[in-house]
Amino acid sequence: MITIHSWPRAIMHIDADAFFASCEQAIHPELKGRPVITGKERGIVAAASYEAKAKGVERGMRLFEAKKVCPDVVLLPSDYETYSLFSIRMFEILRRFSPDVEEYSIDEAFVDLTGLRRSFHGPYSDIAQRVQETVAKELGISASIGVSLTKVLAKVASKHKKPCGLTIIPGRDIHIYLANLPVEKVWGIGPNTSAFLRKFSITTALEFAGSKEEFIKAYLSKPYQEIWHELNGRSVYPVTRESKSGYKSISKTRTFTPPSRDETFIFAQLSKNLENACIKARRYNLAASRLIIFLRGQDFRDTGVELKLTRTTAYPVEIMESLKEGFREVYKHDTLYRLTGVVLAGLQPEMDVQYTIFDDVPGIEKMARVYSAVDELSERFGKHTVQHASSLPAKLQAQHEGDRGDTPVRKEELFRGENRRQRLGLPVLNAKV
DNA sequence: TCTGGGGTCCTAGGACCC
DNA sequence: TCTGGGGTCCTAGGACCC
Repeated sequence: MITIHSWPRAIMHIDADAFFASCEQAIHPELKGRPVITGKERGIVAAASYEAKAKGVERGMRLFEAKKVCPDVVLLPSDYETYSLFSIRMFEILRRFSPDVEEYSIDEAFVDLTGLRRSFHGPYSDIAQRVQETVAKELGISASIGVSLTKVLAKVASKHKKPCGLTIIPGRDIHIYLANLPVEKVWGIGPNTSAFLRKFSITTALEFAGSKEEFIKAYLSKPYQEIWHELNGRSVYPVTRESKSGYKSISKTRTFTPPSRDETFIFAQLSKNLENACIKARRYNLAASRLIIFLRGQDFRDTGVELKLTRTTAYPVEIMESLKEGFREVYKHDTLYRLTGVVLAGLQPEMDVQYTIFDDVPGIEKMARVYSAVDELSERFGKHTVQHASSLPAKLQAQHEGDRGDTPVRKEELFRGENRRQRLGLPVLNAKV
């Protein structure tokens, strides 16, 4: 069932430019004008400043390649905690203009501006410009903004000109912006769907938007029908203020090179994934009722299993047996693997978890005390200060490779008044990497 | 895009229930 | 006992996003 808003809306999409790199430049003014990239901790470019992009650095590039095309690049580890604070500041600014702010990701938001022209004494473009100026002045970063009738069109608009773009797409001009836009660039249409559409000679966003409703309904599922409406200026996606509370799932994966078929090593990776996922779950006071385990072969194909946990929990010891069981099911001796992954799903607030008559309540409470001590030690002395013996082979391997150090502590004059605990307690949005 | 890591939502099909 | 129709819940897998 698709519901279309009955009256026209004005929706703004704001997208910070090269967000991580811009934050670094804002904090370290000496980096302004220089090519900066983040992602040092993972060996690939997570974000590149426009100076770096100008020299050919792209997102996802390996670091050695980035250095090759841009020898004077400044290479930094990603500091999510700090980027999160910039993000929160940006959302606060947006809320001064309208309460209808949807925090879409760490560096993007939608704002419903419908009806605000009067109170701002000017057209939507003026409002957008003021937002842009305020963000630049208070945060020292630039952002690109698009305004149009729907979220999908606002996305098209904000991407139209970057960096520091400001694009308004009124209803009568929609076709101009869609005519030369490849259909796979539309938000929500990926490689698979565009390949399918190509069979029907649909290659541009305009050709897709101009398709007959019967065609769309006959061949495509709900999300694409919605996108089709949105591209035609009929708003179906509301701007939702509710901040997504917590997570629906928490996953941890790790790629290792070279690939391995060593059973002990691979299980150790998985065990470490599980511990990391549980740490994050506990930090958000969540507990999982389902566990998904998957291994990725050299051919990039995943095999996995999903298991129901005997008790809803965020304590690795309680999950270890399931992990072993699942691993036995998935692991094949003759296969080379390049990645392991664990997903905690069926999450619910820890306080809602009910004990059953089979549970060893005193035992669980004891375990809770042990883990809260572990978590505290980890916070003070670093991750994996205390860990499962089964994860040890993974740790030894990491040390052997020359483990990546913790991110250095930064002075954060910008954020005086907030202590570490408060900051850690803040919601961290999905990071764009 | 020869490929890192962390998420969400939708759909089809089976199990199970009146 | 082979025989309707309808609802709900769950799971596997696909597709897409930042």
